[in-house]
Amino acid sequence: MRILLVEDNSLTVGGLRFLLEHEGFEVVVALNAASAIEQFSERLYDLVLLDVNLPDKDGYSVANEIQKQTKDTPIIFLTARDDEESVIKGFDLNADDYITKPFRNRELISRINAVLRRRGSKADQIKCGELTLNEKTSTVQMSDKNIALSALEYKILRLLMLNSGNIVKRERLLDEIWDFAGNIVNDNTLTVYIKRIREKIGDTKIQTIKGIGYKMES
Amino acid sequence: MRILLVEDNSLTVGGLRFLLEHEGFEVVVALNAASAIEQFSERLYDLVLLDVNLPDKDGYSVANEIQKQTKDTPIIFLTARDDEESVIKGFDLNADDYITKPFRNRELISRINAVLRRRGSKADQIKCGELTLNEKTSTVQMSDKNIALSALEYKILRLLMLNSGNIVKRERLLDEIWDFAGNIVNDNTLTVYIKRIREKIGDTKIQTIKGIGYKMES
DNA sequence: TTTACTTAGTCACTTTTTTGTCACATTGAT
DNA sequence: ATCAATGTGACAAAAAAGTGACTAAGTAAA
Repeated sequence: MRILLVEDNSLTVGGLRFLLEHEGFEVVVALNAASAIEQFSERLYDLVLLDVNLPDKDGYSVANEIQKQTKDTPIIFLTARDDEESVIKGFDLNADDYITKPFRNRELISRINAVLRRRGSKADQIKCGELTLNEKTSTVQMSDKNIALSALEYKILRLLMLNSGNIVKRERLLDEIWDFAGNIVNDNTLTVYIKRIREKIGDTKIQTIKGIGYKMES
Repeated sequence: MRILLVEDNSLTVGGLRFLLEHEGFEVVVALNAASAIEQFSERLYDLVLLDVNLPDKDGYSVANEIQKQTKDTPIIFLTARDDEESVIKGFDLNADDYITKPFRNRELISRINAVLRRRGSKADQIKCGELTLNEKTSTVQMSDKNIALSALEYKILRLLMLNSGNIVKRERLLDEIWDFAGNIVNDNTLTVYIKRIREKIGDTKIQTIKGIGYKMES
């Protein structure tokens, strides 16, 4: 179980990391919002522990970015006690829970386990039919045979597979794959990439929803 | 939305009932464990607010009984502050959340809404008979089989389904689907689209009200 | 450094699907 | 029976997506 801990106070970080690792979680720390978003887009996490007060942006915008990428990862906010506004804002953002500091260790663990139990957590693999995407190694196999994909092709396929069964809008793909980094590309670029991916994994797997986007068979 | 409030302190009950009803919930109160279990088995609730300390049994056994009947109804525990043991026990029982007394009203409402949102994600589905429209994925299923609709066809069907049982005037459809974007189309265009939709979902579902508009069977 | 190879992005062109309109047929209220 | 409102099938224009080829930039090996 991998947890992304987003928190700038190094004292808190130390304590939490110890506690969580003691409970058997793998912990990755981000000390600010930018780093958090970067870490999150790089691998799959089972849960995000997110401090509301961060040096660069506030935790809510981080949650927003994260949820743009996937709504599958549960988020627990950490907030200072009595910051009622925070609480409400957090919940409106579809947080799974929040916990006020200072908190008791057992309570945190309890809440984490409760959230994980509710959500049913995810492994490092995403499967769609005969297709398997491996987060750890960033590889994709089709019926156990490795498929060679470029970095971008992988990102796109991952986003589609994360949302398999649902339509992913062209707009969203353009946003998350390219515009995310600030560069705007020709709309056709996406089309071309879809074609290239299809050439590698077979024509039938990615369905076109004209006027809207693409859908991966679940 | 109907809430079963299980709480023996009549002062708390009064306040909570007022607050919840003010938020638009229907509230049923049980003053003890026995009554709670009885109430619960008599009708369907959207959520149970369950005090841990009850005169006859403790809240956990009530939760147990309730979950024996169904696991579909979320439970939020109300507990006295600093009763850490309670917290842990509650979560181990698959509670959806717990809240320590005294709590702020807004926080309670927030938590309730969060739990309801988490559990009942059916909010973005519209059903009409065997027809299901899925807002999130912009898809429509007829008895679980996907129906391929163009973007415009989807928009029109959605508007009809949102108002199922009621007549939607031609004028309004023309307005909201086309004129909304500033382009005025031939009146017959709507007629043609209705025909196309009917071809896909079956003739009987959309009824014509001559001179006025169309109506979706509810 | 040069060379060979891969990747990213764009372009011009084709194919497919959607959209809107027309001419004509059918319907139903008065 | 009449006539306005709808229904229908066919058609053309427009939009969206697919395709193959090309350039530039990066990368790794020789």
